[in-house]
Amino acid sequence: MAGENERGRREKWQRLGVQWLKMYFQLNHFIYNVEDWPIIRDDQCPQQSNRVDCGMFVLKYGEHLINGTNMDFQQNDIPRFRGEYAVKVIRKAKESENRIKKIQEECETYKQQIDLGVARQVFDEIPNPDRPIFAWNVLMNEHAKAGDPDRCLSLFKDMLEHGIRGNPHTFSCVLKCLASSGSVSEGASLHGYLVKSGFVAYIAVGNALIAFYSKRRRIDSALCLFEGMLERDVVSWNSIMSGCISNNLAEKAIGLLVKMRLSGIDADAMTVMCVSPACARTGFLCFGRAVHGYSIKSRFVEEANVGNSLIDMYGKCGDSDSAGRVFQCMHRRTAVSWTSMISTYTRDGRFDEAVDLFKRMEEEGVQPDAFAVSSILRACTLGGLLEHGRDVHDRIIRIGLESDRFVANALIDMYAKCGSVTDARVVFDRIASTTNDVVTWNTMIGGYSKNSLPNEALSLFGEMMRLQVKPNCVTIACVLPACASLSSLERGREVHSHALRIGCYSDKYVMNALMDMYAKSGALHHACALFDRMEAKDLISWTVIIAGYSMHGHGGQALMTFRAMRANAIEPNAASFLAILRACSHSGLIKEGQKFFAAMLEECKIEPETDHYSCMVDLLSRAGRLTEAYRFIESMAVKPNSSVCTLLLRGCQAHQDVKLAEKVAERIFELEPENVEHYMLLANIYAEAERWNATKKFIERLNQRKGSSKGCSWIEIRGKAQVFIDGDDKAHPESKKIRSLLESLGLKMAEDGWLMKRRHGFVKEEQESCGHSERSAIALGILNSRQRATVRVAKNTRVCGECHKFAKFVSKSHQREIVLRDSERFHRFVDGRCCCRR
DNA sequence: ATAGGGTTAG
Repeated sequence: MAGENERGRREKWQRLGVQWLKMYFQLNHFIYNVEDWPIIRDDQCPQQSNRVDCGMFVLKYGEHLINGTNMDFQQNDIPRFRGEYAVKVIRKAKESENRIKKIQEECETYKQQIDLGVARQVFDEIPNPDRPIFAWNVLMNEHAKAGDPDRCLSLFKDMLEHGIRGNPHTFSCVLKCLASSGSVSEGASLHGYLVKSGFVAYIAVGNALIAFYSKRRRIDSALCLFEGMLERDVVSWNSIMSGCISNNLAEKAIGLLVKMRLSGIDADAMTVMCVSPACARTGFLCFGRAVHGYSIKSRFVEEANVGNSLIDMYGKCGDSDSAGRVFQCMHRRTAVSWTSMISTYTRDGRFDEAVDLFKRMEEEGVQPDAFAVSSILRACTLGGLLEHGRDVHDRIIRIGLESDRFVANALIDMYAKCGSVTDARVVFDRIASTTNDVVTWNTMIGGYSKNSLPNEALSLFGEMMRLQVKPNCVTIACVLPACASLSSLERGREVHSHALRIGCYSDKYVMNALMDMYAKSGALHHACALFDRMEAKDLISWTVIIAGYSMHGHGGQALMTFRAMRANAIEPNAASFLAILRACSHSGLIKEGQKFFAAMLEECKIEPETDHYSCMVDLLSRAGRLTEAYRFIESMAVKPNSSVCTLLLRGCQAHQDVKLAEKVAERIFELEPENVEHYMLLANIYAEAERWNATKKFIERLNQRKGSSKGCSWIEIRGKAQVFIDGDDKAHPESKKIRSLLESLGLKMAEDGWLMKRRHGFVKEEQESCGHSERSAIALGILNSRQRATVRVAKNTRVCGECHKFAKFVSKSHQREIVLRDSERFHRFVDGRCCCRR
């Protein structure tokens, strides 16, 4: 008697528990798929009974909401609710929008009330011995699907503690969770257990193990397991192929597909989805076409996901037209289809088409998700489409996606790269408090660096450290340019030490940025040391080091390095040619410069840009070959800008060719009427030729336009940058000491015969326009450092002739090495001489 | 009744 009672109770619990769980999940499914009602017609998926059940449940629930009918769930309802009737009720429900709204509102409340916790409660109410394994599995699976692998795993542990051993379903699910959380060794020990208990013989378990090892980057173990399988089905092949692809063995994946066909296993739609990324990765377009053809023949293309992966494949193989054709022919397009197509156009530089596509997507009623908006934002970023970007931002706010971290990062990046750092910062501030995503910080810091706001970049980096957000290699690569543009050796060293701590020495972006920073901070030898140690030097590494030599006036070294680069079979690009041409112009290597300039177009098929022309003009002008330089400008394929002409004008000044100077100046004034430097330059030229009337005229024009002079110099004293504004020698707290030092230096210069010849009473004007802030910086450096220590100063404009002479003098009189970085290059003063030959 | 494989982004 008691046994029967016991059995009855068990059955009741089992029924009840199962029913509850079922109801929970189906309701859940319903809530999240209200939009999908018509899809749940069972005549569309006759072989999938669970979807039918679900559809049935939805119907009952819909009826209950609309008509208040009884919600009782009876087994024999199932057949009656299939097919036509289902369609009818759905139509009825769709007829009245108000009612639908009501349903949706109710769903909202249910969404809050019913969650996995409730399911767990129901589950807990079932006494342990009565819990069917099925209930465990379902609950574990739901946790896994909800993206909570840890809960799933802890349930698994509970299960083991209760003495329940699990079945193949259990292990597939657990392995899936272990792939995303937990350690390799846990998975491996489970593997051991599965071998001992014989569960590995189940194909699904073997397949789950393959997926586990692949995701845990143990592709060798996965392959070994795969090879040893007694029985393989199409899922096994698909799993191992996608494992290979995600572990950079795309070629092997293609080989495996061939093997699979040879062993007589038919590909399914998933195979197409697995193997298309392999074609994309290898650029194996014709194989991709074959796969496409196969999927047309087997009608897999009709599945939206297959189409999506084909779009992606064509896009990544560089055939965006074919991608467009696949997109055009699709029966049903999901948000993924639109997103893939948008990214394809973006990759191809067809930004406007990407934007149109996004608009069409919305017109056709496809709600964009986080992926879709991220990819359209990327199109705006690369295309510099700030206004479209703002429109998208509005949409994002309305959809409620702004807090998604991927979306927010893309927004920050878009604003920063389109030149609106303030907008970027607004988005950053909105999310920075809720997330400590490194990418967010990196994007913002990089945005500041790219918009020439190095101080902001550095202070944000400091803030990040203070909040103990862990930086990664990208962070380092984003801050270093800020240090470089400030010539801030100390900050650069600090960041370098972070890089060492994190372990970025194999990251080539970081290495290149470090070398660049050291070169631009005047410590070329550090840059060279890193360069020599670097194993995989790429084009950027070589270019950085060539530019470094060039900046420091080591023309010969630059030439040697350029040759070494080509000997290492690395083809120069426009930037490396610019570096080598600058090296030639800084070191006065005319013949070499002309040779490189010619080689650029003839050998390497690179069209010279304005900067390349500038180097040539500079080279010729400095050498006094002024007519040649003028003819060169005339022959330029691109429109010469004012800075090209200014270089020639400087040449005219140095070689006292007033006539040509007038001709050139005419052109410059047209191009840049606001820049006072040009007027001053011409006035100086007249003064030197003793043409006083003309001089006066230009000084007047100069004074009329004199407005914002923005020159400044800075120096680092004990880790802090001290800034001196041109023409303002009173602002600094130590200005008194500085002035008296400068005065005594001035006297000594005069005594030693170093003072400049007063050039026809005109030097004063030049003094005013320069502002000489670099002198104050040098003086402060001398006052605040130990004897014979190098003084490193940076200036954001070109150093004037007087200050240059001043620095030469100080380097001799105080026996100090002075490194002065101006807007053009580095000047290294040692014992009264400078490396720039000026 | 429950499972194993895929696509879109920084």
